[in-house]
Amino acid sequence: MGRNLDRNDWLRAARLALLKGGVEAVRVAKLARDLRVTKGSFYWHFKDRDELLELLLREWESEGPEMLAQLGGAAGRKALVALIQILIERARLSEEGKVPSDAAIFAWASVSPRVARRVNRAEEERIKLFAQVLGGRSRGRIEVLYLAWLGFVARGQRVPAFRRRFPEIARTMLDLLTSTTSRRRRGPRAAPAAEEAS
Amino acid sequence: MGRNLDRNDWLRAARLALLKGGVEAVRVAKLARDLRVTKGSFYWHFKDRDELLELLLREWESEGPEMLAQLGGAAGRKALVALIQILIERARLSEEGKVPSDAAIFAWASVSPRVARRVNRAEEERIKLFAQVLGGRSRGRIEVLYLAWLGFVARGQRVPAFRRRFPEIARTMLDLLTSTTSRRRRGPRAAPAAEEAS
DNA sequence: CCACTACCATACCCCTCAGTATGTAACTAG
DNA sequence: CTAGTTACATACTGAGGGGTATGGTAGTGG
Repeated sequence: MGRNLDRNDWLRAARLALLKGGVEAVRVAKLARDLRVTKGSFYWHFKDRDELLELLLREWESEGPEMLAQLGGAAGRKALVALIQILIERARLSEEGKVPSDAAIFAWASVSPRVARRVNRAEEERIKLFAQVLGGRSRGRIEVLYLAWLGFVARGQRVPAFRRRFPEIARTMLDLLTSTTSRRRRGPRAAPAAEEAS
Repeated sequence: MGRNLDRNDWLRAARLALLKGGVEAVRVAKLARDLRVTKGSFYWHFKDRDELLELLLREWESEGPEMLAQLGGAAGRKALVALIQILIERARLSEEGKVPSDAAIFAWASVSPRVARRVNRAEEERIKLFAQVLGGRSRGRIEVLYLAWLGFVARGQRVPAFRRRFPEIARTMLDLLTSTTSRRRRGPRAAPAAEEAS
C-alpha cells in the first residue's frame, strides 16, 4: 500500500494542510488519514506534533537566504526580474506542497504570537532583500511596496484567480517606485516626521 | 456575579478571542470561562457556535457601508483624511473588542474558503470606496495601494509597534499616488497588458 | 403569595485528537 | 533459519470541546 513513508511525505502533507486550512488543520490524525496510514507511522518519524510544526516554520525561515543566494550578485533591473520569477516559481511549488506557502505562514503568524515573532525577524531580512534588489530608492517607498506584496499574497490566498495578475501588479509597483513626486510636502501633521533617509 | 449577560457581551468576548487567537480560539467553553459563566448561558443567547461566528462576520461586512456613510459626500483630499481617521479609530475600537478587527477577519478568511468568498465580496466594495475617495486616479495604482493597506494590516497584527507608523505610511502612499511616471513604458512582456484606463 | 419567565448551573453524551504501549509484517544481515 | 531492525497497525488513555436535557434561582406581574 502506501507504506514506507519518510519525513518528507509527512512534511508535504502538512504543508498542504497548512495552506488549505491553517495550523489548526495540521493534525496528526488528519494527515494520517490523508496518507492512508495510522498515527503509529507519524510517531515513528516524529517526536510529536510540535516537531512537525517547528520544521514547517524552519524551512520557511531558510528560504529568505536561499532566495538571496539564487539572486547571486545580480543587481538593478536584472535582479528585480529574477526576484519576480523566483516569487512566481515559489508560489507554484507551494501549491504542490513542495515548499511552504508564504500566505500560509503569514496566516499562521497572525494567530500565534510565538510564530509572529519569528516571522517578523525573517521578514526584516526580506525587506532588506527588497531594498537591495530595488536599489537605492527611498526607504519609505520600498516599505510600502513590500506591504503591497504582502497584501497581494493575502488576497491571492483568498481569491485564487487574483494570483495570475502578479505580473501586472508587479509592473505597476515598479512604475510607482520609479515615479517622481509632483506634490510639495507640507509640514508634518500630528505624527512626528519620519527619518526618510534615502 | 457576572450574571445577566446579553448577546453583546458574548460578541465582545468573541471579537477579542478572534483577534488574539483566530477562529479556532473562539470556543464556547473558553469564552464562558473568560466571562465567568458556563456554557448554559451561551446556549441561552445563541443557537450554536455557528450563529456566533456568522454574527461576527456579518457585523464586519456591514462596516463597509457604514464607513461610506461616515464619509458622507466628502471627496478629494478631505475624504482621504477622513478615511484615514476612520481607519485609525476603527483599529483602536477593535483592540477593545468593540468592533471586529480587519486583521482578524482577514486571517480567518485565509483559513476558510467559505469566509474567503464573503470577505472577497466586501473587499471589492472597499476597493471602490478607495477609488472614490482617491479620485479619478489610475485604477492600477489604487489597487496597489489597497494591497499596501492590506499588507499594513497584516504586518500590524504581527508587530504591534508597527501600527503606530500608519500616518507615515499613509503619507508615503499618498505621495506615490500623486507622483508621475518618469519611465516610458516598454512593450508588454509575457502577460497581456492590463486595461489601465484612468 | 403564586405563577411565570429570564438566565444560568450541573450533569451528561459524543466526538476528535495528542500521545503511548505494544503487537506485527517485511526485510536484512549473518 | 534466525535475530534484529524498520515501519508501521491496533488499542488504549486522557483532555477538551460542542451540544442537550434538566434543574435551580432571582426577579416580575398580578
